[in-house]
Amino acid sequence: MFDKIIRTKAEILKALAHPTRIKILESLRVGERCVCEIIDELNVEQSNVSQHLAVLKKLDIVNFRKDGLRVIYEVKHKEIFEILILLDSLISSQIEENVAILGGLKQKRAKSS
Amino acid sequence: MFDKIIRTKAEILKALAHPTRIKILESLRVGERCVCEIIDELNVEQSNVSQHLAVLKKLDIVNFRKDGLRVIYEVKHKEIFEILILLDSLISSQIEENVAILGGLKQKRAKSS
DNA sequence: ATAAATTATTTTAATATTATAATATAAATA
DNA sequence: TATTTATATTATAATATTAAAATAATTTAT
Repeated sequence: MFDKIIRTKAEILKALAHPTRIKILESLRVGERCVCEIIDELNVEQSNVSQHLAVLKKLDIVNFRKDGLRVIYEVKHKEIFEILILLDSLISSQIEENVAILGGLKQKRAKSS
Repeated sequence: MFDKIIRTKAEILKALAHPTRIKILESLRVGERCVCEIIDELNVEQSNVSQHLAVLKKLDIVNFRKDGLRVIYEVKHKEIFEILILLDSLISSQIEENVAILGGLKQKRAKSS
């Protein structure tokens, strides 16, 4: 039941799941950007940026419009940014946990010495 | 800068980006579950469920504890569920947009006939 | 029309992911 | 101890993703 939706979720997540594509999206957090700006900002090959933008386009994550030679992209839905923010929060929690575990270990060693 | 964090984000997203793993996580939304329950619920091969759980374990997305023969899993951080909810909301928006576009097309055809 | 600038597409080789099948491990029980 | 039950691991073949290179397409300017 709702298998189609689950598959779509997986596809969207897969589209997000690449360092370069995450960098592109974070670069679009402040608003529209042309491909040339993204290329400059990320220091990635033009054709590679284009390929990654194609992945984001295919999943309807970004919009684009042409302005002369330039092509200007933007993120279509705020949820994308919210997901990236949640990931920050998740990673912070994970790091905090590891710090706590490490603290516990140190205490144990101190006691048993 | 912060390249390590971006790569970690990508890895977590990749771990989420599979239909079976999404189903596992949604099955864990109500709380802990043993592997056997997950297998029953999802109708997926045991070894395959185990492999997918290993992916989630590796990225610190789930916790597990043993109880006799059973192994009981749970999702570690609420952010995971929040991400899945945001995906629902995103997909709803996408569908609504397509409906609107379709409506516009229909109106155009009606006028020009 | 030609050239230059910007972006997109295609091809390819390397690498990663996947499901399935077979095997292994570990705990409970007979 | 042998068997059964629940879960994990490993091997493998099929498929997908990736970056890089080459090429194409489109718009502007000369």
